[in-house]
Amino acid sequence: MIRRILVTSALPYANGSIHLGHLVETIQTDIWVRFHKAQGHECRYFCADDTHGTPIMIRARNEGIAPELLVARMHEEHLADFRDFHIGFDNYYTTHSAENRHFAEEIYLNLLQGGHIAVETVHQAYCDHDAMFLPDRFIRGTCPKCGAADQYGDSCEHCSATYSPLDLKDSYCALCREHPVTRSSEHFFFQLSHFETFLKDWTRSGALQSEMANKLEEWYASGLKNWDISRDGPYFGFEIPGQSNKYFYVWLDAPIGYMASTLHYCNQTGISFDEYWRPGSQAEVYHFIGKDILYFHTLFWPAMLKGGGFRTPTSVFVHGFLTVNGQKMSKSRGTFINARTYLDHLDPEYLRYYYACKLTARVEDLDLNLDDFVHRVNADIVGKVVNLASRTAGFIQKSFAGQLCEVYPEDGGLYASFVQAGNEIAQHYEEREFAKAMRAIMALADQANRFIEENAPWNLAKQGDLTKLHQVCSVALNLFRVLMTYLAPVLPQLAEKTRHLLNLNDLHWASCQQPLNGTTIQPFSHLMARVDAKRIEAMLSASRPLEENSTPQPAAPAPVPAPSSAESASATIQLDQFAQVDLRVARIRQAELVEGADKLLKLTLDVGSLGTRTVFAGIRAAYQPEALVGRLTVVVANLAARKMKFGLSQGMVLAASHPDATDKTALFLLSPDAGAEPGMRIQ
RNA sequence: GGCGAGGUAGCUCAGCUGGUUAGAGCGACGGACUCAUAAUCCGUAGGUCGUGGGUUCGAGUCCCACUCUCGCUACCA
Repeated sequence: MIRRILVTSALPYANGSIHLGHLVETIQTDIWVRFHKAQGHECRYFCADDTHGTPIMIRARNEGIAPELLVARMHEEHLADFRDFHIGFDNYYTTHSAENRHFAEEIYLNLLQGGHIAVETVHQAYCDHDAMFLPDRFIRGTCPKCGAADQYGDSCEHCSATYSPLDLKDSYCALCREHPVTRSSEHFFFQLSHFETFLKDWTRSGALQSEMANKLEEWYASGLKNWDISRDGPYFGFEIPGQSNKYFYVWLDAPIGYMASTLHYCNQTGISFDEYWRPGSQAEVYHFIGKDILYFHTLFWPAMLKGGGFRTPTSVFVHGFLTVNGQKMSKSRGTFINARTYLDHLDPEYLRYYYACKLTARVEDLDLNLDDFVHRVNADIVGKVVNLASRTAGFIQKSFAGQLCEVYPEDGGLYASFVQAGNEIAQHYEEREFAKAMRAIMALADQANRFIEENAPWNLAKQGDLTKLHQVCSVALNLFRVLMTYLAPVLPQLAEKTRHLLNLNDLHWASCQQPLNGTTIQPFSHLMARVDAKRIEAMLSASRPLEENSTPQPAAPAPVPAPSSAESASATIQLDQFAQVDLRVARIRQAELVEGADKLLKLTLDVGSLGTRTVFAGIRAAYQPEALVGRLTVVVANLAARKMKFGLSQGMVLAASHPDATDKTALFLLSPDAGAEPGMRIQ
């Protein structure tokens, strides 16, 4: 029976790049989807970017572009990253879409009509200067408990006290540094508690792993709280129908993106949306998520769907976090690795295989041990599996014009046992026990290699026993084909190369029930290169922040151009790329010589609303410190801070210089025309 | 502080409802082979299963205490 299956992985937030942590989930999901497709089921994989909310709005504002533009750019980036990891979405959409607005409104209006929306007055910090309510993260101030300065609005990193932003002492807006005022506003609350009975039933229906069901019991025990689903403008999101200047909170419309992505796909392909999402749907709906967003997907989301007039998910599959070399991903250790950085150095299938080797159905953290990674991938994929083809295809090519035996030879029941093992392996895939599936497949690969060893085709070739040689190599390649059929969900690229090598139409699961007889194969070419451990180090190095990468160089942040002999313009960039550079007018408050540095001056800059910055600039040869005090110049305000021997440099001032830099004193600091004020944006 | 997960060979992990000398893969070491991307095959070494108690004829496997690690959480979704 063909199953109709809809699968999602969590929507990545459009504020950041895809990293190896995201990929645990997308690779897990993708393997599961590819497996089901190979089984002949009607399985579709939908995802999207999560695009709304204050962080996106602020970032777009900082970059000086419309949020729509930012979101579109990130969409392209995310899509390219996933594509290059062979993530086979049927559709990758966006929550900033007409479809998503439609469903958000539909669900909201149904909830409203059902009496599940309450209005409450909320008191919140408001910034007059930025004309907006401030989320906790955008308020900073002094901790009311321990007095630590510069703490976030909700909790103190120093003494880990929690409090309301309104309790913060000397609070200020993280954007403009002005003191916020308290304002009240009406917010809309989703009455989650109305759905408690329904949710408890749903939890017990087998939709969740047992450990997650236990977690929910905790939440039920402490009582379900109503959920604030509205935000006051300005806010990047969808306006709430029938209200003015009120928007849906980003987490309201984020999971609805699963439906929007489905509809967008259905509209293009003529498939019925309702058969997936409306009540009475016979389809299976699965969400893969990380344990950090359990609450949204197992309480709010099913309740929203229920009250909004839709069906609820069949299951939510939760996975743990990624650690690298046993520790949390860390920027300074270079283990916070972006998808693109990985791709710049390594083959995505290495990671897909390694993750598959470590993934189980349980909610456990997955450790990417980089030494183990190298050994595992090289030993299993290259040494065992690919090697099967590599050591026998040559004989078939040389001695038999590339043709396999017309009649499948006697192999002692090996082929039959490989086909038989497929049932157990399929079971493991189905249950998301990928580690067990990989172990089972590699045990078969060991058997196949032993078969070759015992029959020593190289001896048969020497002895001129062509019949036996033909048989042994035909068996080996047939076994290889079965293994690659089983590995295809994990290694789609290698599977594709195998399909080409063996002249196959597909590598569907059932297609290897019968061995290949009389097939002509393509000349063998390398299927996969070994992992080069040096590339790992290069990747870690590229992931480390700049200041940890290089030895301290006094002139580092100074405007010294790279003296290239061939002077030519740099590569063309787009406006939005330029807009990423936050240039500001700054007034030099102090300028001092730096002890022990003969090229540097230490500048103290007033950057208006951005506060005071310390910048080390390599301009001592051209300027006396006292000549600089009081003058205006231009600073790159969002350049990553750089730790130097002499202190932290928090930006970079701009100056012109000759390309050949022969005359060290030929440095010319930029200045705005009269009338400019510190903090002004330059664009 | 609360909750959860976990501590099994150098590394990554299996060990179901307690039962023969505790397993696999990788790595190390020794050998074989040479078809193959220094791959493969055979063999060896190596663990008092975090610590201490207890239940039992018998515990890595159950109970208690302790300890270490990791994650989540602390009125927040």
